[in-house]
Amino acid sequence: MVELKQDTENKILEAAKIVFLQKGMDGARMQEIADEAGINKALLHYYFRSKEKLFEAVFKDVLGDFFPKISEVMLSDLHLFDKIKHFVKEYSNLLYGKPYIPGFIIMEVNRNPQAITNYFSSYAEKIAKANLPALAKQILEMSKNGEIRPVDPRHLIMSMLSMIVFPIISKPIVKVILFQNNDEDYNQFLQQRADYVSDMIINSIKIK
Amino acid sequence: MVELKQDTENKILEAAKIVFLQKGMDGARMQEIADEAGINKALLHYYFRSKEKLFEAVFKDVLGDFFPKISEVMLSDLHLFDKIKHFVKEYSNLLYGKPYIPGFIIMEVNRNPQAITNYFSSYAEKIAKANLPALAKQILEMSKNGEIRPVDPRHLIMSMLSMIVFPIISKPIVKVILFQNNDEDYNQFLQQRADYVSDMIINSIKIK
DNA sequence: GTCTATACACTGATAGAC
DNA sequence: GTCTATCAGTGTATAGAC
Repeated sequence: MVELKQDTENKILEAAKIVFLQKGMDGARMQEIADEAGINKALLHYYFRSKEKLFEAVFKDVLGDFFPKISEVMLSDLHLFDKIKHFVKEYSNLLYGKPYIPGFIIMEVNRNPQAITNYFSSYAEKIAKANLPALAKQILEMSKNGEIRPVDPRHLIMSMLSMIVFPIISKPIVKVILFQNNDEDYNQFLQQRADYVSDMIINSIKIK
Repeated sequence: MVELKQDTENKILEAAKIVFLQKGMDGARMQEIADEAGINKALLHYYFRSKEKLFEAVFKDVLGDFFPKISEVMLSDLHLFDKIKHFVKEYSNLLYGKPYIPGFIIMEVNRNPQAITNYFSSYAEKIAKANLPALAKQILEMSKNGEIRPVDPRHLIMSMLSMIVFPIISKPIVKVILFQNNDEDYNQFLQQRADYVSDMIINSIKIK
């Protein structure tokens, strides 16, 4: 094989992502990652010293795809209702395309809660000092104008995240309980859900 | 040790529960379970033939604590709003006491989605034939009376579950992102949340 | 950079004494 | 029923040839 270093490294990372996302850190096997990448086990250690390091690289990569989006929309100068609609729509679509990722993150963070603190301390600071106050201000003004009932911005964000993410990570369970394990029905349900969630959240704060 | 068979078996189950809940099937070690139970590794295999069998026993046990509650409240003859309040309150309290369980279930179901189908096929049938129609009927009547806007009962259930469960399983992440990793703030937030969720869901369907 | 071969540690499981 | 000792298998990691 006449591969450039960069290419092999990426090939490994992609393979590792596939295996780690499905099996998790503990369940994944270096052999399986090597097979998936079409290379040898020893090469994994040549590029990433250990399984732990390889996992770390994958984890950071995965996280980077998802969390910045949370604050992105929140900082825009859209009308609050449009912010909500936009965020729900964007995030839903993002997740429907990569449904295995939220469960993976939750699983791994639960396994090692310490790690998350390190990865996100700077990011959390940004949200605390920019996003939350901006959102709080917007909410306060609207409630003064009698357009909405006042609401804690953290509850608002938590509600949106909950209603978007939970149906994805709980799919195998809820699909059985509420949809007799019918995959098509469940996917259709998910597709309706983005609009339903936007309406629900807006309705809950709107003064009619 | 002069222990009765029953006692040792329960001691093992409790120890296994502790370890499996924290580490998951793949991360758990038989040695650690034995230590936790204060007995020897060989005894684990004497009582439960294999790690897989032991895990299965723990998993079924854990599931049994949580899912029957979902349909219980739904079948009562309470007013819809009271049903919602009651369910949210009960389920929240249940989860706050055992916060590690939802994440565990989701992790393991993701690892082996096939298993869940077997465990819950009969239960899912019951919900499909009794709970959902009953709830749908109640919603239909109230919307005819002009009390609420019509809503798909599955969306309603999904919303409640999402808003209750997600803040628990995502705690390590959200606590860092929105609460600067302050545990006390987060717990306080969770305690307010049950009332917030009830109000929000009711407000979203109520016609004022 | 990439491979084969292998070292080394760990883990689930069993055998056998008490 | 409970223990100690041990086996067999598997997994991460390294050595060394090309």
